[in-house]
Amino acid sequence: MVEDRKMAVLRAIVEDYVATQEPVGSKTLVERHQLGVSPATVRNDMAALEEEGLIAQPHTSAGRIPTDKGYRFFVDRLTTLKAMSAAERRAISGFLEGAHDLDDVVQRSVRLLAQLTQQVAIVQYPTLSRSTVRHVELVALSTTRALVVLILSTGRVEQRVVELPVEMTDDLLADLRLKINGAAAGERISEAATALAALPEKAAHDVVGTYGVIVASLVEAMSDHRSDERVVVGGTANLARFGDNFDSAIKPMLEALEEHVVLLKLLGHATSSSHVAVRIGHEGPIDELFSTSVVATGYGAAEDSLSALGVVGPTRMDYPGSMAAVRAVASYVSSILDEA
Amino acid sequence: MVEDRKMAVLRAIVEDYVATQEPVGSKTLVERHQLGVSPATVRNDMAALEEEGLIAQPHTSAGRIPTDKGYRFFVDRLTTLKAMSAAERRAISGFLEGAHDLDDVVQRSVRLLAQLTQQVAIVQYPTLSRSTVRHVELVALSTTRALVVLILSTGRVEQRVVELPVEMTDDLLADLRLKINGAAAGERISEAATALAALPEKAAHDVVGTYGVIVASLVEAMSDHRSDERVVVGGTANLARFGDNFDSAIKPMLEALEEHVVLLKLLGHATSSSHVAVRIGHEGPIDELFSTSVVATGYGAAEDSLSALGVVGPTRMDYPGSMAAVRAVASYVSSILDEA
DNA sequence: CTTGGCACTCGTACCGCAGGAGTGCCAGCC
DNA sequence: GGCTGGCACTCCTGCGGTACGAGTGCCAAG
Repeated sequence: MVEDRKMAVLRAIVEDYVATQEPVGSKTLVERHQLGVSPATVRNDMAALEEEGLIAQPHTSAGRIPTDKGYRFFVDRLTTLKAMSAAERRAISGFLEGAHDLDDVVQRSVRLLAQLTQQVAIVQYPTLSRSTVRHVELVALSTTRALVVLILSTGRVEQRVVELPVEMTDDLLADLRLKINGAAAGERISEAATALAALPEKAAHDVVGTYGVIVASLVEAMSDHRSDERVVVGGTANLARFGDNFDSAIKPMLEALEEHVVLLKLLGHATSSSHVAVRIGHEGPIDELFSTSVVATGYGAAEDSLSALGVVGPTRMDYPGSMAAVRAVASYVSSILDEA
Repeated sequence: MVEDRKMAVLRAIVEDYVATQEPVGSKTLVERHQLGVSPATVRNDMAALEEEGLIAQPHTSAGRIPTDKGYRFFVDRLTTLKAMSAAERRAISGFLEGAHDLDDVVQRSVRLLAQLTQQVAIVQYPTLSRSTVRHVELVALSTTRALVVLILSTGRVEQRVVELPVEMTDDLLADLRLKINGAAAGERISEAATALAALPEKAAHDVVGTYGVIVASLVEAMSDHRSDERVVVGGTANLARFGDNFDSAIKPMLEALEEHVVLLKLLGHATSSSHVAVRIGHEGPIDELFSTSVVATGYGAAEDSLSALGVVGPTRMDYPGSMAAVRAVASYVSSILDEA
């Protein structure tokens, strides 16, 4: 009973503070929410909440603001994921359907996420691990340079220019193309890499070097390293919502956005596509971003090919809305990748 | 004589203001620069410069700051392009040499430019116009969908997924691949497009539709539209240098950075690779960016395939340094594209 | 044409003060 | 035991007034 009201008070404080960005006092609280009790009672509850470390006051005679711990409690226990309205769902799927290649899907996702949440959105490129090799194309650029193009089932194309140790004939190239496609086409990436690695061993002495470098570049292209290290960011203009403290909030965020490695760290390891992870303030991996929260989730065609996407915003943000948007976008993107 | 000193004063004001970001007064001016005259004399010169609209004072009892017109004069008449030191040249070429594909070149260029100038860097993708078609690859994704891959001499790869109007056999695809490569391989883009456009006309009735959609997607991929509309931005963290007025300077810039179309407008039409264009404050195409300057230049393998790159910063910026860096990077990138 | 002197302007920092929001606590009431 | 009204207290915020100093413009002399 009493506990219930205390929770209602915490929820009200979080919601009001998120909306107004100002510390909220007992009087305004009872005015704006139907708590059915007097300000004095609310004050007692607030004192208890402060005792528990869920809220704090910036200075003695000010209202309360939620602490990181308070937001955590709010997210874990007081939030039910808002369902998206039918119109929103239609808008999302419509917007993403229009995409015609992988880059396009990723780019649209970021824009969409940024727009829906009015925050900075981050999308990691899908991992290649589950995708299969559609085709490998070799093109001679000169007698000692070749272009290796790897086409994957997801529609992703990786390319490498390879310097050859010895001169090469068109016949050899055609032969190699045949062998490589025979070994790799249709296979999952991991198996294709294994199959390819065996190729040079069977080759004639005079071409083993050529086989070697080309296969090596393919294997390298196949390794996830390139693709899922790539990250796309959108909605940077929403940094304006981070508040007025440029140095303490916006600047470190700008710096983080420059470094893709840092962004990947921020997104964290996606655990599953159904679970939306929330990292609040100091919980995150980067100390400078102590007033920044991350709402992220995994996405991908299958459980074993997860990438991550999410949004980044000030700790004072609309968690339920962001979580719903992140989850919705992730699920739509996943299903689109699944078709492809 | 007197004119010379006035110019020296203007130069000193610009340099000091850029360095300190504070209005500069007559006294500090004679202290920091060897002008050989008294503050009073400098004051007279300043009054004259203000009369001409080259400098202004933010309020009555403050030092002077350059106006846009003053910067313009400084750039046009008082600046000689700093040559880069040998070490800098080595660093630049070394950093860019390491790139192994077009995306990589572009990305390294932005980073480099941002680092050299400590500002926000923008690089437009090279136009395709001069490059030739290396190879076209068609891959069946299903009987009614095909992946069209266009490989250009620059190493750039464009891809499209095409929905086919009727089912297609592997034979037809092979035939089509042959015909297309016969018509387009080795040709410049513009000629390849023309040659390809003629193909469907010669096709048998039952496959004319298939020919049509595939050729259309190729022609579309060949048109510059896609590639040189792409823009890459780097060094966003340097927005911090824009000053403290978030709303009037940083926010509009963040918004501009979101929209690639706006960025292209900012870069402007590159005129030639040797000329570095400077747009100061209100001279630019976007009113909101009235306190922002752009230093840009064209680059590319040849005069007829120009794209643009440059940096964006507050009007109060180091023009000589930025201009030198922009020119140097442009020339190195051009030569690298030339080799490829 | 330059220079030193001088009066003047005006933005900034500092101070003190009143106002007000919000709290904590206590005594009374249901 | 929990809720409520009352009340004293704290302390942030805004405002006006003031002193200071940087910087200027002007003038008369060199």
